[in-house]
Amino acid sequence: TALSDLEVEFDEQTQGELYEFAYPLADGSGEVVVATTRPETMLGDTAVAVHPDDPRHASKIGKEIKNPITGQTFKVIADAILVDPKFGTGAVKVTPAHDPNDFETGQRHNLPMISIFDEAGKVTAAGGPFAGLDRFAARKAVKARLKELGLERGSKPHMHAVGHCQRCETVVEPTLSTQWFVKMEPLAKPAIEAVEQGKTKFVPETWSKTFFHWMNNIRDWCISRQLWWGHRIPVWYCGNPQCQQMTVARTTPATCSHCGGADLKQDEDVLDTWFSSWLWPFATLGWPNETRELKTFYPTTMLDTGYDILFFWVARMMMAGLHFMKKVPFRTVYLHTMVTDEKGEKMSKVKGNTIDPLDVIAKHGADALRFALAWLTTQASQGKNIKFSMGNVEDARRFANKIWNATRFALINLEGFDADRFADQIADGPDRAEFDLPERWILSRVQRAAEEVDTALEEYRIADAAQAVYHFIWNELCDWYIELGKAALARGDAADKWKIQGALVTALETAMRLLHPFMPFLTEEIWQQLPKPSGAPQSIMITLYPVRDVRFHDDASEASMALVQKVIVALRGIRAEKNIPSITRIRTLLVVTDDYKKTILDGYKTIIAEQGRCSDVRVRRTGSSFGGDFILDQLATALAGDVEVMVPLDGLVDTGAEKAKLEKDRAKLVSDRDYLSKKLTNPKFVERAPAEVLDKDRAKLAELETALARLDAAVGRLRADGS
RNA sequence: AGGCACGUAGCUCAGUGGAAGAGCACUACCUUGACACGGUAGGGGUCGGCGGUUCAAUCCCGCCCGUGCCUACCA
Repeated sequence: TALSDLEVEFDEQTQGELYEFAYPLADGSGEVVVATTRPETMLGDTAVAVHPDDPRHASKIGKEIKNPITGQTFKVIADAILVDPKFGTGAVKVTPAHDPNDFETGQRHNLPMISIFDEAGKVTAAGGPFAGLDRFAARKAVKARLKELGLERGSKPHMHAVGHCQRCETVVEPTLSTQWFVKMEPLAKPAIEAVEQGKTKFVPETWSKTFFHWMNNIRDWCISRQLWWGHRIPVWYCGNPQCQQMTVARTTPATCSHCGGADLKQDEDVLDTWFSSWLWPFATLGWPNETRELKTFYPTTMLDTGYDILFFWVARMMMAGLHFMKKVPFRTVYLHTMVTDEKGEKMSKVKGNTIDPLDVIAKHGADALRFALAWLTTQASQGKNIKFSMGNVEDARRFANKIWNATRFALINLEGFDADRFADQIADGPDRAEFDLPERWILSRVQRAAEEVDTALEEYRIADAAQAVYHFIWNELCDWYIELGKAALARGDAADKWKIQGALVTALETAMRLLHPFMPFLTEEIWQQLPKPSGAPQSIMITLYPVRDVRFHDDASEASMALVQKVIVALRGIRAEKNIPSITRIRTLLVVTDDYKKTILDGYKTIIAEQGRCSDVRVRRTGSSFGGDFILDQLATALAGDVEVMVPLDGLVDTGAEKAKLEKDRAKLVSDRDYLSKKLTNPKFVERAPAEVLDKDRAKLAELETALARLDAAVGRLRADGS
């Protein structure tokens, strides 16, 4: 069958042979040596071309050659377009019937075109003694014959690209034939303009360059195929020898539209499969009828596809849409990356590196597979792809498992929870006076998560959206809120229980809706089990996707919580470093630089004690005396920002080691401080940097100075015993 | 040959003109009533190389090296 250019692949640089042989000049004045990768085509040669300015061949131009095998005669011609004098021997054999370049040369010089291959790839009668041979057998036979004739002049290895059929990988043979083509330039123009005018946008935008490049150099599209099935070409030929005209019609015509004769025969060929595909955006909606569907859904908002069919399908749909519907078929084309195997190689049955999604689903679940792919789906820059690895699916399955367990915690702690009552209570946002810090914090954070996911999806950053939900659920809801809630529930204040339950359910329910597009099955299952106010939809699928609700934003609570978290992390750091067993309760002293921080830390010392496993938490202002309570050189110290976190170790402190650790921390602070202060004393920086950058750096410097003073105090205490 | 991209932690990849982030992997400790498919705390990067612009460059510009993809009829 004939193919379109797009269906011919040249991807493999194949090792070939550049074979040289001599054509003796008919007048016996010498010979001209030509080089070729396809010696068999010499059976159809109708010229030898040389460059007009090449002194080596100047005398041969116009001389006659008799084909030593077929007896055909032809001439040496001069052609500056075809011939590169620097390549090979500087003389090119010209086979107009079997090479696109030679075809054009043939047209320029009015050369005869001799087809030497038939449709089956066998040599025709024009091939003289080799008629009937397969094209590759003919190659060997021709070479053997040339050798016998003493005309072989050598050969060298030659890397070149050989065109193969995209589907069956057969070597494509250029031949002369009559085919139907679509003239593309008039169709390409409106599509180019549509993209230039922003009527259709590519995401990521960089693909428009690739699009323009192809569209501006578009070639006519060969649409006829000699295949056994497909849409038949709607052309009928008149059998009347006086007419012989073509009739083109939508339905089978009874008579020739030119002579009225009834002897019609439809073209045997079928259309390229993409010739129906390019009608897809409107043909599927009832076109050419003006259906309601067509009016409603054309043009559509977004096309989401892999970049490998940008030309085959996307560009052609745009051209067809603009031609038949006078409107672009879609506003946005989102091109995602291609999934390859772990090594980045395209999956193919031949290579045996394909992965069957059903196998992955059977092993890890559909949600895990989907989430893993979403996690990896970044915007498609050229030549990049998703290296698919089972490890990612396993990670996603672990995430799913984590969600199940978090839900289980929630469900076993929801006794007595009244969803309707809670919905009423937060109808206008959380009551700051009534809710405790962890509740205000998580209700604020869940809004931030919704905001982040929503923005990411709006901008087609799929991986960022997936990662934002993941981060919220795992690192905020599970790592912090559930731990805080657990402790609060254990405190057992029955009057406060509903707040914790409500915040937990709200955070989890919102997270499920955020996650639903990425893990549809799990989220539906969990959502069904969560208590909801009466009148809630029947399925998570028909709930509204979360959008941020500013009434829940609580910057003060987020800041307070951040401080509390920092202190807890510092405490845990000390525990880990000093190998303090988790069952051991520790006493803790926090030294702060201002009353604001003192108020916060005093207010939430219960939380700090619970999460840091402390028997006692005391908060002091700098400068106040605390020596009475602690042995100064037996304190392990860590900094939480500029808050000194101290844990008395009652005789267990290795003063030397503690000092070394503090000195190390100090060195880092000093280097940071020096860098900043140097920067801030640079007049050019102060002069030219924007005010907010200056403010930020000055604040940072002040913070560093305070922290450094705190650390110096800690080092000083260790020296108290004179060590 | 022309075009488009990419080179950031051991691996896979985000990211921004104001002294770098995630997941996995790695190290230490921990079976605490959601979860060991787990928890806590860590280690790890002169952001490919060389220049330039800038108060300031991983980010902007130029060149070089390396890699990928697309287009193209190279005898």
